[in-house]
Amino acid sequence: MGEHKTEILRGTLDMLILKALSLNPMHGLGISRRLDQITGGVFQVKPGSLFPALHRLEQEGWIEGEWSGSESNRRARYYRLTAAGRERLGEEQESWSHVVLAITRVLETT
Amino acid sequence: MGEHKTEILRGTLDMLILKALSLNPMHGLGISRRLDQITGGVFQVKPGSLFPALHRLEQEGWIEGEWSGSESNRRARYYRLTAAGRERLGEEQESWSHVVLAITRVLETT
DNA sequence: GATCTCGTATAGACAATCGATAGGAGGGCC
DNA sequence: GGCCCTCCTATCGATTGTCTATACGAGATC
Repeated sequence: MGEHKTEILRGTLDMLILKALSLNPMHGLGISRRLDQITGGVFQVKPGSLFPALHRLEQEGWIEGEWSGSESNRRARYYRLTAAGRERLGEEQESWSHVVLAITRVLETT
Repeated sequence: MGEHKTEILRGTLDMLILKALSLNPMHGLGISRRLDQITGGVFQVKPGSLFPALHRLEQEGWIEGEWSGSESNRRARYYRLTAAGRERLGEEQESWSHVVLAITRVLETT
């Protein structure tokens, strides 16, 4: 039954959130919509994944949240990247490209 | 404690094993050594990850195991890809490239 | 016959995602 | 005012997959 859509999202969600926030401060659902849009629907981050991740990142000091009003005048928590978060993003991107390169090598061996 | 997480990207181990077996039938530790070698040490699959994965894949019918003697004359279980496994590998590769493309798009947005 | 290596196996801890569910609060409509 | 829809955040429980650590049998070497 279960068609696994994007389980490989595991472990990359943090990086994607940090990247999104590196462009503009956003609130949670804004990030979610942004990722969905950019990836053409490949990543549909559900609230049950998104908010725990945001709390995790804030806990680690990589993002900072602030309550404010959304564009549609709702109460929303806007997050922005901290300096540590920007550094972290760089590390994760580097690690990611290493991993992708390694996997690519495996997949290309004949 | 700053630990560099060498954790394999979740969900990719199955694909890597299938790919390795698509080249040659191998026993468990052989697969592990092969991946380590090809990726230059990026993936060091530990027994605690490898064997559960192999059992999982055999259960699903994607690989088939047979007891035999290893090159060093030990008792070893050689696995080979089934037809279903080959098909599965194709699906996983396609899914993987989709995901990588999507993530790349996110990381490249400015 | 002690010890090393090879190869397989499993138990327990742990982290991250998902599905489901919840609720407050603004906006539009009648 | 009363209703419903959407927006936005939140959390619980289950599931999955990885890790660390430990274990054991058996061939190799001496």
